[in-house]
Amino acid sequence: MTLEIPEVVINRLPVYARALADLAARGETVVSSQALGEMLDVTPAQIRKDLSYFGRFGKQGRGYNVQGLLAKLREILGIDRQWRVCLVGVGRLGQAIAEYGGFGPQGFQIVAAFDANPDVVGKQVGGVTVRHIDDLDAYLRANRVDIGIVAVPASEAQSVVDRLVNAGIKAILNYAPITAHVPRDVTIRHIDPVLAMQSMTFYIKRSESSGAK
Amino acid sequence: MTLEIPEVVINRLPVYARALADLAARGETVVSSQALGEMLDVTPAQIRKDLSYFGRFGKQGRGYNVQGLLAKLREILGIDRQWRVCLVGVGRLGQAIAEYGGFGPQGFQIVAAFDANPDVVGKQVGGVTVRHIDDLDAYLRANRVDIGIVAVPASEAQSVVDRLVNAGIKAILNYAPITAHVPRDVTIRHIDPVLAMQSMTFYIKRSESSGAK
DNA sequence: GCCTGTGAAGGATTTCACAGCC
DNA sequence: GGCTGTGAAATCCTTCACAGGC
Repeated sequence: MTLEIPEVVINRLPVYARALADLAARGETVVSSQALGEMLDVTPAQIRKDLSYFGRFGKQGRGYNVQGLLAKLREILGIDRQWRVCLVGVGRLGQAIAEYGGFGPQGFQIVAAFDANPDVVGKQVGGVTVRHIDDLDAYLRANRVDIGIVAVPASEAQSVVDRLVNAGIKAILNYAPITAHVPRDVTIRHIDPVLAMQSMTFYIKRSESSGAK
Repeated sequence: MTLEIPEVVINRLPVYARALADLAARGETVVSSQALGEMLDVTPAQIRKDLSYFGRFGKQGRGYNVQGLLAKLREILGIDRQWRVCLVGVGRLGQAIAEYGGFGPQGFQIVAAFDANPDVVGKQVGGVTVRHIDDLDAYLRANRVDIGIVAVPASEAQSVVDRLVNAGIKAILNYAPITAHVPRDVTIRHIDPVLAMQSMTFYIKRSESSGAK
């Protein structure tokens, strides 16, 4: 029905949306694929092609209406609403996530947090009281949660992912350094700064050996 | 000379290396591309093809020697050595990064941290004393730093990136929610949980509208 | 018999290039 | 004249499939 939209395209849309929000904040009202492409190091053709999967949003000779396109993208992505997020793992990393102020303004509300450590359970982090991990399933049965954030040690991560999946959660943001398995109808994204650095070193090494300054 | 290796391939190698380290820790001595692929949700052919860019590491009929392949990958990626990292931005996020214990064991040593806020300058985080951002250039001139981590507010991020680039840094890990520009000989990776979530909502939305249970 | 390494085929994604519209 | 939307071409990446070695 919906002709299949490449995942790479979906992954770029939030980047476009962010740039458009920026332009809007700066008072810009129109932008061309050329100009947007320069902001984002993306070719204009790519932007136009990506958008063409969803409709025709531009005007020839003019470009795109910033507010209009932003609204469209927000709707397409579903970021025009509030999403309920739960956090599993409230160690150092989990606490930083809970207290990171960047999710709320984007519509991602952390509604619950869980941990196994009794020293942490009952504490207040980022506006919620930490519950015991044993209450996870009951909580998810009783409350709508759209996205799970996993911030537990690697050894626990797959089993936490499994519990989230079994409770019907369809989107998981995993900070644990493992490749977690999920069924095909569940979306998972991995945040792993170590992997990111480990791929960069390949290029540093190379630049040192060849054209070192 | 070195025939061009696709960046996607380079990005997968650290994942392979992590899985191999896992296998080694569990005492496994050999692994087939089949078995490794199952661990990582990757096709065996893809693993073999990826590795074939760098050499012939396996034995027909047997598979790969876990320790041997791991050592090779570590050498290829350059993660067999220590890398010197500096952190710019020691707000909440920056502090969490400085105190995150996951970098050191992987060979990424944070050797300096910088911030503009006088309340933070002089404080001790993650084993280093925070310096004033005005000392960044002098520090980079006097000390080898391989990788810069940017954890400043969006509004400051591009200018910090520029300063790192001008000081000759060839790899940047950017946590700020912007698309930063770098010259082609500089590698940059973006860590942005919000973008990750914003692409997942597209799929949640879809799964809700279609086969919702 | 099992599994690698790899050309060749297939598929996916990006870029080109231009008709059409403002 | 400037810029979108889009088929077609080009490029890039993945998968197939099998020869060859263990």
